[in-house]
Amino acid sequence: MTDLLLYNTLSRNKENFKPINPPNVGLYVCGPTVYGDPHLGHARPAITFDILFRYLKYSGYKVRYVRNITDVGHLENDADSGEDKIGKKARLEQLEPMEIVQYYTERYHESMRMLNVLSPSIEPRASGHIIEQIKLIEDILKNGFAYEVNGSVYFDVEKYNKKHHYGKLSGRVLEDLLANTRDLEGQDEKKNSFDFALWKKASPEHIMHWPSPWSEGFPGWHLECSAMSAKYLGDEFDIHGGGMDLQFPHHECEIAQSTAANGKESVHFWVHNNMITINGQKMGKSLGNFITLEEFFTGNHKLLTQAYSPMTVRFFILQAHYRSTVDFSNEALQSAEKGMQRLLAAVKTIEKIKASENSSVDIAGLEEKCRKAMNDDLNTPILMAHLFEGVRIINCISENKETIDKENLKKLKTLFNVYVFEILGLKEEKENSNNDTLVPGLVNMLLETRIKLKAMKDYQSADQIRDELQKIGFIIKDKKDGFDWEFSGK
RNA sequence: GGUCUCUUGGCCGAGUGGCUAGGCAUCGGUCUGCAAAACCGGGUACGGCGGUUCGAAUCCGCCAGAGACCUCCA
Repeated sequence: MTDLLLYNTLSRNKENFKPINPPNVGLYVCGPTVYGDPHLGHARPAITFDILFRYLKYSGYKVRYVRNITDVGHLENDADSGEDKIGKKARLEQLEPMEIVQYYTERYHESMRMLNVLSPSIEPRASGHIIEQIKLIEDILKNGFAYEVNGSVYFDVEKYNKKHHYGKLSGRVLEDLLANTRDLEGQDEKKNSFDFALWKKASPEHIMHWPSPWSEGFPGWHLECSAMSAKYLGDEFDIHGGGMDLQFPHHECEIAQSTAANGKESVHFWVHNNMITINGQKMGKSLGNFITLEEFFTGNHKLLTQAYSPMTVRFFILQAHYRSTVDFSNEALQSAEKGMQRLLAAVKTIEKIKASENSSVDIAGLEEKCRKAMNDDLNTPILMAHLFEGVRIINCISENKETIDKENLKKLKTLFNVYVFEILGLKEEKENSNNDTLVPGLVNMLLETRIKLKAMKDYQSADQIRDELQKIGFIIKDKKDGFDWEFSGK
């Protein structure tokens, strides 16, 4: 359907993407742990895989996109004394854990909606799949790759590694892991420090727990993704995505779990997005240097000199390739904002273009370039460079420096609709409220009057009209044969 | 300490063994009553030192700097 090349972390190479059962594609992405407000870091994978989702659909695939909500807290560290993340937050705020989950899930959804991130096909919750996770543990136990100690179940990494390759995704070597593991409390239950929990017996103060064959407890950190991806996409599926920081140990453990349970690997393509940095350092919860999405949208943060709209944030993220880090700065955001406005202004200009008999521009060639950019591992920065070439073409035609015929004009319109809106997922943000006809009517009337004043050389009055309109946020552009205007929204 | 990655012009950010990435900013020009917008054009690069090559920012080595993972993290 396409010649899409996708970088596979497993092979560290771009590979030709071929689904297992075309035209169907199974895509699983690690979603958020809902215990805090979504920040810029959450926007990166959401947007990255939104682009993949959109592009696959545009390419004719039938995609089932599963993105989980982690609402069963994970341990805070690799120790028995570790506390459930969500449980901790709940106690601090004197709320039921599920109240926290509900609240932050909604916050996440709201931010994603504003960023124009499409909803996944299925958004399963870990807490709703305890039975599936227990079943998976039983399978792993049955195959001999796990052991039970005092009501907890651990994955036997050493034994697994004898038959399979633990570390194949992240490039780890088991001996190195052993040599470099820190001494942490409560490791004594495990045979080896690198073994990981599949089921943990809950301590009395642990709020979130479920019954199981081994103890009243909760599932291990990596289990939910293995269980839920298998449930909705099958034991073997096409693409698993997530942030680069999840490569190890999370995704490595997922591979081990699925392989241990089914005897075969489940994921064909592992796709990882890079991090967003701030002053060259990873923006992250644990570093306390994150900026929430709401703070971006309102400008209410000490590092922000202004508010940035959701589409500006989206455009900013897409200006970098998903496998590169992207460094946050006000300057970068502002240039993204201006660039995007220019792009969207050109889209509007297309509607005003009139076709000629002949065409001096090559739209088919431009379309080809755009397609190639996306096929080359979703290279959105290159795609955007080509779209700006299109912007130049549109503006030239508009100024009669180039001409376009009817057929090419149609192609041009389709090109921009497809790539700007359908694939990049940008959208017009201007709020026209319910004054869709009233305001333009009034503005047009004022500007018609201004033309007459200009013709009478009453420039003082003409300028007054323009100045007043500009004051309330209109951008006035005089043309040879009239005028043009838009509302800046500020 | 182990594993790995990165270092591009004022800022952001692509890319390739020889051919303009692009955006923002800046400068010059066209247009305009003046602006704005738009368009055209110009300047500014490939961390340092060696090596391979007819030719390297692109391949190799060394050095310097930055970062990621090894612990929950997108």
